[in-house]
Amino acid sequence: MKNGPRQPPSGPSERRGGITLSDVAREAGVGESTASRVLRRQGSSALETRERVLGAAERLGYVPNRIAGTLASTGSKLVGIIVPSLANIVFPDLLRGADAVLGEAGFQSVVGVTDYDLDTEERLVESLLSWRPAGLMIAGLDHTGRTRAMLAGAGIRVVEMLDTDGIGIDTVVGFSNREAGRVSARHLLARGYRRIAYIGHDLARDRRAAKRRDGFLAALAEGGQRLAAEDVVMAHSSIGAGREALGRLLARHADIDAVYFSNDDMAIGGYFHCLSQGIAVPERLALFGFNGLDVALHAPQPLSTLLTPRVAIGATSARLLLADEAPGVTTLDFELIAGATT
Amino acid sequence: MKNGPRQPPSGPSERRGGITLSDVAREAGVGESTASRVLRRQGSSALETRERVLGAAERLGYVPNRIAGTLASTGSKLVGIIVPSLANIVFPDLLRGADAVLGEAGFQSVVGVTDYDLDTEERLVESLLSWRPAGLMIAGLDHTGRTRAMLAGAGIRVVEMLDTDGIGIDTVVGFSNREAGRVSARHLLARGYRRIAYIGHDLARDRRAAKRRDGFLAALAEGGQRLAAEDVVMAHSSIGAGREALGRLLARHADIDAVYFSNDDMAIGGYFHCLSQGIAVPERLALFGFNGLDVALHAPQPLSTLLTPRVAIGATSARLLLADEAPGVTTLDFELIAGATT
DNA sequence: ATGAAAGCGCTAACAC
DNA sequence: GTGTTAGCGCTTTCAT
Repeated sequence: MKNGPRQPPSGPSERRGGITLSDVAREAGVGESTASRVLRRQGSSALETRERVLGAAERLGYVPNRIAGTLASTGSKLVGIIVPSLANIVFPDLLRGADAVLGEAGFQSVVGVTDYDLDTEERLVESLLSWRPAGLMIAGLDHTGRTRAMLAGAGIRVVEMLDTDGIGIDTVVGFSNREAGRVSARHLLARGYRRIAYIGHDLARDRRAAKRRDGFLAALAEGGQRLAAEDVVMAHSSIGAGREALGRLLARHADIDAVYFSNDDMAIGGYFHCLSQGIAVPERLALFGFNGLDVALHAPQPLSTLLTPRVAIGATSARLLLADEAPGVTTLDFELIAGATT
Repeated sequence: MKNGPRQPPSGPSERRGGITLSDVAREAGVGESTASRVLRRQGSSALETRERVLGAAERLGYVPNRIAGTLASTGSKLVGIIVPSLANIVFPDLLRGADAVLGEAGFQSVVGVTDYDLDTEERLVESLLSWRPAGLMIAGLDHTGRTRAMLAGAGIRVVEMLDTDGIGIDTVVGFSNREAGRVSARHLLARGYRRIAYIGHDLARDRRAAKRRDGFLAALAEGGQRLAAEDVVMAHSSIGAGREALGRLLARHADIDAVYFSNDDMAIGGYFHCLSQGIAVPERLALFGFNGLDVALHAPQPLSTLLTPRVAIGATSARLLLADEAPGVTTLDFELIAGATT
């Protein structure tokens, strides 16, 4: 049996979109607006009317049409969420935090994935805006001019997440990636490491990773040091990429004593390389990551890293979006995890 | 500066929802329907008219209102996707595969997370259906009766993913979890393991994990064996849970020689336990997982596991949903990865 | 090739 | 407490 709206209209229950509010109203013997009020438990209604309407809706299998409801009323119960990727658990974490809060308030998340491309982001923003969402949540502060203009002119709340290094459009929730880089460098310097290398990924696209690297270099410089070596892969971050990169880097620079990775995926890859090559961590080589992923925190030697409050950032962003308060920056900071790899 | 729809209506560009199609039409000096056709590049229009309309839209910063468009036309460009969790990368992978295909076709994903709860799932289905999506993708075959009824009666395409052990509502894309369990058991038996244990998570909620366990037990029985020990945590799967569970299990059953885990998260946790306790893998203890996560494939000793085509399942599901073909089951099978832990 | 007009299903005044 | 009546912004016949 084939589903889909292909069969010709027949009974009142088999028309285009199924049962409508007026079907319910008729069945209950009341007016449309009364039925509407009852179904939305808004305003007052006689107990008996209420039961008649609810019964009719139940009997008919009525499913409200929010498209029509949204068009007729003011705001929709849709919130757009735009993330660069779903391949790194960091962003699902963000969604998870946001969706929990949104769902609680009866909102639905419409998700868009940019693949770290600002033009794709622009297209997505345009597309999401056309659904007239109640608000838009988006990762990062870096957008095209047109994206920024659309966001600013949409007349809805916009929350930019995960970054506070730059100026936001409306509401910003996150932390400073530059500062994250700085803190990481200071940690390494304080532990006495001096031959420090950086292993990263696709910095042109991942602007936040680039900002961390900037901060890291700046703090090294403040400490009178500079990078002893560097390997940046032109691909998304991944365990495999980190593992290979460290192998390459060590082959050329056997003398480094610590590596700062662009994130935990890369760092765990590096850690796996050390394990399989019998490289003593941290005695022979120290490793430092970013994000505080589960896999990093529970490794045989917990990775030294910065734990980012991703779920909380998603949840807080959603909360602020719904609260409709004045624009501003909310900082939810990372936490230094002094693991066993430094 | 505060955004949001709080300012009183002023000029035509500052009304409720911003610029409308009739604003564009007026600006271009054409009728609404003409403007509509041009903007949707549908039907024919004079080159000059076309340019006038496009120019006007551009100038006014027109963003179409898809809510209105959807209501007026037949089908929406929204597709609902329901997954049990976002904490396990498996489901973001599914979304990723689906969203890529959907986005390509101009559709948007509306995501719902059930947290492995069938009542939450029911509520989500109802809620998503109210947006009159073009179709619904949902993980698993196990739903409440009411969910099933709503799905069957919605008049839209429904794709159930990741499981083929049971009967579907419309279209099914996935593999047999029972068979996955079987294959895993046979692998372990073939390698000569005889004191085999199981470590799992929250089976009451994760029905697919339960099916794998069933299949595993069945194949053990076929081989004349049975479980030597078992530890099931009442929580979501995680690396930490797997690590602790193996510690506990080994404390009580020092003699087991292999462990089948409910998934790779749990298995990697077990592997980490072995690494930190100096337990020789696989000589002293063999480990077998499920999913073929990145972290498992790239571990110092690649985990023996079953690689599931999650992204492909998402993509194929989306494709079938849009193709609107006859209902049926599409099997995209797992692949046995004979890693270094067995 | 283009415009006028009738809805899509619902909500929101506004009367009763 | 309840019904009537306008729309919401767009697509879609149907004329022209």
